[in-house]
Amino acid sequence: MARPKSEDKRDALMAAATRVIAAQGLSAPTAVIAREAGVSNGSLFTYFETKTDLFNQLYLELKTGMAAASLDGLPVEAPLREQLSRMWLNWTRWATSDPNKRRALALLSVSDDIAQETHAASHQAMAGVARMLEQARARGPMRDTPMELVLALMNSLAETTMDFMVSDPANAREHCRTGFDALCRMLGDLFF
Amino acid sequence: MARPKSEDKRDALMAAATRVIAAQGLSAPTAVIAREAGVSNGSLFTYFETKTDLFNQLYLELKTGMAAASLDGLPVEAPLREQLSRMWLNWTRWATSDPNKRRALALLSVSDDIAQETHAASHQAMAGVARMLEQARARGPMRDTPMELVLALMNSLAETTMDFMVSDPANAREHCRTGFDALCRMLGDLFF
Amino acid sequence: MARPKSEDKRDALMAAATRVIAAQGLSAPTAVIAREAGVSNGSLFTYFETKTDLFNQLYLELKTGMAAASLDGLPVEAPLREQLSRMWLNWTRWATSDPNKRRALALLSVSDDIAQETHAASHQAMAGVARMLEQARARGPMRDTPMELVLALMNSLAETTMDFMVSDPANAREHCRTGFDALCRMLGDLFF
Amino acid sequence: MARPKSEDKRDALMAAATRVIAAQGLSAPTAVIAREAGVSNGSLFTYFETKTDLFNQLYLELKTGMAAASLDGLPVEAPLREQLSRMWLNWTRWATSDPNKRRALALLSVSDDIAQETHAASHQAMAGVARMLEQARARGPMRDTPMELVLALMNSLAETTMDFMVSDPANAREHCRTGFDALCRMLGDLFF
DNA sequence: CATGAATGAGCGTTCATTCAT
DNA sequence: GATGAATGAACGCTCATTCAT
Repeated sequence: MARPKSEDKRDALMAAATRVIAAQGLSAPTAVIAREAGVSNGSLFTYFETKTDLFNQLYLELKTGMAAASLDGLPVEAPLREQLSRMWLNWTRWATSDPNKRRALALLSVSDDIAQETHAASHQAMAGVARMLEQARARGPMRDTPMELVLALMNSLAETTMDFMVSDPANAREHCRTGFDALCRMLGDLFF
Repeated sequence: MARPKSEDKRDALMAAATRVIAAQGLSAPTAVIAREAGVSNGSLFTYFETKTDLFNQLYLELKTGMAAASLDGLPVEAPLREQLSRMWLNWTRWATSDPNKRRALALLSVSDDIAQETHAASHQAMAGVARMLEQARARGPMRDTPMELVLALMNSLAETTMDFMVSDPANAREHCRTGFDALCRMLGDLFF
Repeated sequence: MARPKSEDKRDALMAAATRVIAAQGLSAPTAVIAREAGVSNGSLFTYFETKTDLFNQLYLELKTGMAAASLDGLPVEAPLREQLSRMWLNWTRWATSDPNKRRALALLSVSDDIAQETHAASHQAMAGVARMLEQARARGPMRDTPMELVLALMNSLAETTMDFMVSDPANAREHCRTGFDALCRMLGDLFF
Repeated sequence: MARPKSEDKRDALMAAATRVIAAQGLSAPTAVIAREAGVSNGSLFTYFETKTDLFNQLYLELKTGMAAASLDGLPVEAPLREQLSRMWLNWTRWATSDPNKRRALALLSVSDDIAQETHAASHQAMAGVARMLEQARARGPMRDTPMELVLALMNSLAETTMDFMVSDPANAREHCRTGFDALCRMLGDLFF
């Protein structure tokens, strides 16, 4: 009960939900998600109490995955700017390498039924990213701005950048750079 | 013509939709919107062919209103930076003075059933804003970036700023300024 | 009130109803019938109290028209068989010359909302036809069968014949003759 | 497989549909049919994709049942006329023993939403009847008439006969005989 | 009387969730 | 635990009829 038998099925449901939500939006029937996962519609509810529960878990998992990917292989010894650049690259690569994940995440982000606690937990997941950002702005013009806001602003730049990368893949690399430079200027790039 | 279609009723429906969508999301029943507008559920469909049609018209109206508000009373003779500042102030004031409009607009923006043409028309509505932005980046570091992307990046900063202003009204003024400064730096504020 | 202003409009509504019912069936909206008649939807109800009322009046008018057409130009002095033949010709010609009328009549005939009295009145309208039939069977094998049944049997043969004439116009003439001969044999053609 | 789709429930729905359609016509709500079948309104749609689908299946089942009943216990060795007589008896008995079936079938027959393919399949179902009729007319006056037309004419006589039997049960037997004799004469009874 | 907007009951269908197997 | 049929509330939309203009 506490831990259902098959971790595989749970994962299959998560993956299916990602695909289906990306394709059909949040109003996609649970039955479709279950079918896509190769599981009966009833079984979905042994892994997730409600549709909302599924959404919350998925949101958190996607966000956590995104954060982890962003921090992957960071050159901890290198200068901050280089680390930041690598993070940005990781981040946008995560988005473009599986656009479904990104689209699902975007939809879930604005959904009413992501609980407050889930949002809070997702901030936790971004702690690593936040820490980097912290350093980058430390002596710059945003040094007195609440971290939350800085993070949100960066996030919004990243989102927009990724949107353009996904919808115009031919110039993805350029858009990526444009976004990063914009971020750096926003943070006052003379100072890090 | 007997009992002409009342502009009042249409407006009441639009206003009701704004309120109800802000409160309940896009899945709000048309019947609730109609009731909130003081109109029978059937009547909604004499003013809007379908729920989707209502959404599209509402989206456009909100966006147009937002754009118009942003440009209101712009000091055309003043230096560019001042104009930009005023625009930002207008914009964020629009959002905070009626948070329902902003929330409804945010939800509609990501909805699947806003037609391509509606999105196109909404870009038209933002033309005035775009023109200003055009000048601001003209000699700056984003001079070679596609205008669409610049606009989108600005937009995302604005959205995020407004989110914080709405959810933390005590510091709204400060958040507003923070966002504007971030925008200016992004555009390379040495150049305008 | 008793007699509405414009006989023209009433006729236009009847004609429109015939066309629309033929095309869309009895569930066709009254609004469509009104539009097709070039009349406002509200006006329909000044000419007919309810949709059912319209149906009843239309049914009667079509049936009456059909009966009248069947008897048109009958050679009263000629032998019975010739008269019968002419009637059959008239009848089927009526059906094929305006298939909408026939289809509408067919649909109305089986509709639940044709009142008993309307059916009774329609029998009245067929009195002329019935009289002819009366003579034709007088000395034949159906002489003891209730007239109602004989009439109904003839009617059913006519309906079927007309169906085939309408749907296979190339052989209409032949189908017409086939039907007539079948009728004559049924009545015992040796006897008239 | 958990709780397999129950044939019983499907049958109950069919039977309920027959009753309800006979009583209220084709516009009878699916919810009423479901309730009458002792099933939730949603369940109807696990057995039939749409109301139209239900109609098509019901039409076919009724028609098939009617055809089967008509051919039941035919004295294959007896003279043709006797076989025909038995068929007619079977047929009309089917109609009178369950008038709901007949009325539902009559309504469905003229409904727009019986698919072409369904009509085709129903002809298949009548193949046995058609074969008998084939022989009966083989050397008679209708020998050159398209079989389809002959079948339709016979059918129309049968329908009319059954109408009278149902609405005037006291004389049902006599009406039945009247109809049969009429059929025989139409086919040229001297020849079989 | 003509018009067409207003009304609201009603319908087919969907879908999250439950439960019998 | 897995399955998928069962449930029934809910929703978008239609349309006969009414009524303000």
